[in-house]
Amino acid sequence: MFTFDQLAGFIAVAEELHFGRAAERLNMTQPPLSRQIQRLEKIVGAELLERDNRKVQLTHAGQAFLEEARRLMALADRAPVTARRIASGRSGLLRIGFTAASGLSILGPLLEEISGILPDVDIDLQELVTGEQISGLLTGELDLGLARPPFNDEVFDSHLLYSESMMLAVPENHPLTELNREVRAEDFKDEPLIMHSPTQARYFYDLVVRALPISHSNVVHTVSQILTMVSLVAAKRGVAFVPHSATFLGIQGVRFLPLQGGDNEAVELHAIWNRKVENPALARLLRDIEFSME
Amino acid sequence: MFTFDQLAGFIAVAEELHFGRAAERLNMTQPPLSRQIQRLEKIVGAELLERDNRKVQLTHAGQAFLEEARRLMALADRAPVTARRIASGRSGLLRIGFTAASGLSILGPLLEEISGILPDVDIDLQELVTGEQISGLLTGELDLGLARPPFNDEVFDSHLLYSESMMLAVPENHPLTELNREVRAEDFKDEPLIMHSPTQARYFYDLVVRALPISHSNVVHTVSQILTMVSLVAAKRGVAFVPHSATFLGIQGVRFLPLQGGDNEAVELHAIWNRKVENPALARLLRDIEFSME
DNA sequence: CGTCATTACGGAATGCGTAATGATA
DNA sequence: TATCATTACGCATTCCGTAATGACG
Repeated sequence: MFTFDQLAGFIAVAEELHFGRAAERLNMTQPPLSRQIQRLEKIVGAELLERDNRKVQLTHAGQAFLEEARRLMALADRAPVTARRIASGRSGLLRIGFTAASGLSILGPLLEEISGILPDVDIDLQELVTGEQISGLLTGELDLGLARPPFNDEVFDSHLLYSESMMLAVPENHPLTELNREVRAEDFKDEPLIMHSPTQARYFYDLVVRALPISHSNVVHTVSQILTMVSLVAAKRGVAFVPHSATFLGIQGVRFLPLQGGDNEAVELHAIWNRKVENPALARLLRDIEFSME
Repeated sequence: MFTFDQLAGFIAVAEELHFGRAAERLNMTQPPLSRQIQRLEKIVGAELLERDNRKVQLTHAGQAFLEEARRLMALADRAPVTARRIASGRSGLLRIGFTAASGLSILGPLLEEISGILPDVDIDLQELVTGEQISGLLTGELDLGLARPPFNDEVFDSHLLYSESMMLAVPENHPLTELNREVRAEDFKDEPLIMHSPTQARYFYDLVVRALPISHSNVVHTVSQILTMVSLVAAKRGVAFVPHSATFLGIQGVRFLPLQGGDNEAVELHAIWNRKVENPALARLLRDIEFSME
């Protein structure tokens, strides 16, 4: 295989069409340059330069090889730069998981802040429930998650992004909308309930069950996505407990009522990541970001 | 700058994720491979492999650099092949000039034969009068011409492609079309004549003047292109002497009549090229072609 | 103590620069 | 004879392989 020095030598001679000047440009003497070209031609297996003792000229093969040589040199020059950019986290790919609800509120401002810090980093977004994010972070398929507790603090580092209160979602024109005060447990004891899945949306399920006296006989649906919940409420299938950010969904026919004791901002959203940070882009992000979105 | 050996070493290690096996694959021992990678990393300016004494793993920068390294190796492998193909004339570019009349007859079959011999050669076609072809061949802007004599035999080599007879082009319904015999000089002594330019189409001009008694007072137009001539005949501006292949033009309103003594096939078309053949594709063509198109 | 990457060291090969040669106008 | 590419030769550097070292399970 030829060497980059040989390529550089050939390019210089091809451009100068003069061994002496080319050698000068390369800060060397003619003889080694002459030998470089000879070796290169032998390796390539074709005459690249036609040299009459008076003038130097590119052959057709030499013209074609010159293009390839320039491409090679350009690629070789750029490759380390790319690698260093990625190593420093200024380039690369950041894969972020987020829950449907966080997509409505925090995701936009967060992405804006990230792209300010890492302008050349490609960002891969996936809507995933917390459990899927956790396993993605463990296998390395994900770099950062926007998810809800609980998660293993030994494996994951995290930052609380915000807390919000739970609301009661009811159909428009439902009697409870006339209440004009916080909804109490006895107010919905006879209402059909749309509940969270205790497995798929364990966080919400536990939160609701812990905070409110739920009659399980009233549960008419068990779902895992907040969007599904609100849609079912709009279809008048029952009432549901949702985080405040569900109000951003903008679904028609649903009203959101405050819950008594619901203003304790119990619903948390965290940015979480594997403590063993492997992606330099994530390392740089964590170094520079202020988790200060309102 | 790094070397191709370093790149090959890095690719092998990145694929095997094991210095020992990679070294084996490269027919060398581990220590120099280890040093190659170290040097490469130093040159690149980023850690490419994370090596724990138990396992080897690519860093993100390493993954990106691996792609670049593969591209470089592939390009470097292909470049000499391309150069050799062009040197042997199996690839490259062949620039051919042709006269308008030859475009109607010989050009098609000739191109078919050429592309059979040089399937990977790009062919550049330009319609040019003989004089333009000659200068193109001299400056190297053209590799091969399809042109008419005379040309300098010391500079150009040539091959007679075919001879054809001259015809008299007359407008439809012209009295001469009733003749039903070869046209003689006295038949057109009073006809308006469309003649060739003595400078731009010297070959035809000389040929006609030498063979036929022309009354220059009858000349109403002097043009250089056969297509122009035939168009003027169709417009009933006069009669003209054209080579037989002009019948292929398919212009409406023109009849072609045989000339007395015109069947001596005096109009020649030659393939001509500079004796100093520089284009390998032309060299290969001349080696393999049978100039045997009917 | 076995595995596997890295450092230590001696020898061969590569490749530079200086000097000589050759070829051409 | 001047110019310019090429060959000749001596020396420094590079880079391999073998051997020794070091770290980790």
